[in-house]
Amino acid sequence: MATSTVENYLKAALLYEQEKYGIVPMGALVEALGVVPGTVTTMVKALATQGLIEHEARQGVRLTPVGRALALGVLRKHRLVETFLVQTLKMDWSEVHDEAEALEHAVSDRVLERIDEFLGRPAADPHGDPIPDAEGRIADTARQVTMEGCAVNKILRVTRILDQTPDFLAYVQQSGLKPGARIKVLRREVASGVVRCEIKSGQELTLGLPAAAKIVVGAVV
Amino acid sequence: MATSTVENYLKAALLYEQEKYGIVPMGALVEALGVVPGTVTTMVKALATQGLIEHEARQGVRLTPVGRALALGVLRKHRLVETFLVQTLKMDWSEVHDEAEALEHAVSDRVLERIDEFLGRPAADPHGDPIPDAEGRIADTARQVTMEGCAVNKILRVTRILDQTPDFLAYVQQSGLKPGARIKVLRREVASGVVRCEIKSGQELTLGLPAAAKIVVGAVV
DNA sequence: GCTTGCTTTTTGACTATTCAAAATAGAGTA
DNA sequence: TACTCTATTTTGAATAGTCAAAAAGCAAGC
Repeated sequence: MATSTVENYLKAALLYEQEKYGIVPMGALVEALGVVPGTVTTMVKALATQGLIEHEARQGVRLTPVGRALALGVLRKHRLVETFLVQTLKMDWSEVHDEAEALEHAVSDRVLERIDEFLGRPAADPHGDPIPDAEGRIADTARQVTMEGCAVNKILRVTRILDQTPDFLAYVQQSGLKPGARIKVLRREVASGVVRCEIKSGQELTLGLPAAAKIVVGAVV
Repeated sequence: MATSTVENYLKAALLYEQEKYGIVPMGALVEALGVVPGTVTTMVKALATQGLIEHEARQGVRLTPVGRALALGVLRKHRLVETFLVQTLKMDWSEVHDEAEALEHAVSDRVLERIDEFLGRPAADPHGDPIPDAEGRIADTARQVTMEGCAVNKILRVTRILDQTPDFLAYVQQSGLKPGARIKVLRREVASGVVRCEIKSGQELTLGLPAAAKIVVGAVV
């Protein structure tokens, strides 16, 4: 049975792989796990001998199929727990991340199955992040479009928030850009670096390009 | 922040104190925690220097007020989580103990408060064990009466099951003696060591004295 | 080709928790 | 009083995960 430390290393590697591609540099794990570099080297070696990752000296790591399956299981727990905390226990979506971080290592598969059923087998968590199914399959998010690059003058739906720091989530909430919201990008001003858009309610909103790049949109259902 | 090992030692001491009285012998902790005696001695010393327990050499331990408060918090988490798993997630009451054992160390006070509210601030868990309130107050169960010693020919209500091994719980469930059930003790045969009783449904049931001693009964509300 | 600077690795040490096995203290008994 | 039995403690060692700080590797620029 993997310890929660092991689970955290694998999850961090998976999230990095999903965002960038290819090998995960040691520094990425240092950052994600908040430990010193030497600790990551030590831990990575242990994980490699357990067959959970492959370690390319001085390069970084890659998940093995076994490691990836484990990481996907942890990610599934994390996202289902988050959904549960928001939907059922009515917690604020900006505070559930840390709670889920602790609970993901304590929830058994049996309890998880109950939660999944209770929630009606949701496909995404409150931030719009896709939830892997029980077999570890996860919706492909490789070419999702954000407000930074989407079509202009077309009504679209917010489907996902890529930055989950409490500050950004608070901004998203307060400006009405939560997943599900309908928006229309009016124009993009590259020179000044802003995106102008209209919210369903008719209000207009201006946001910077980096912020716009964190808001994924899709066709209205 | 107490580790989950620390929490387990404190909880074990508290449960022993509640059932017996006075000092908790080292052997009780050895048994409850499933470790070798030397481990308990080592750990107990560490706990004592942290001010969580007092250690009387070659005698055993006693919780300090700080240690007891911590233990009550863990017990509260355990019992609320159990209640939640049974009532909300519809899990079987015989399987929730181990799940709660893991979750009690991962649930934050914030999440616990939500669960408590969601459940309507229950006073007892599915086995009838009293749930400490947020300040650590717990219903006094010192002179609860069991089917082994209760009045005869009087309709009473099962309020608590003291033995929570899966086997016993399965028996209780199948014979209709779950908390809430109405029963009447018809007679006690000390010589043969059995208790004869009647279940609400009219059926009669015979059980041995040790089993009867594990079923707490009280006045019908 | 050599220096700079960043990333990664090594080394040595520390904490928390555990076990195995030997030593010891006390309580009760002969 | 001496003896025995059991509970507890001591000792030495192991594992998982961590840090600090020094060493090493490597890419980029001069």
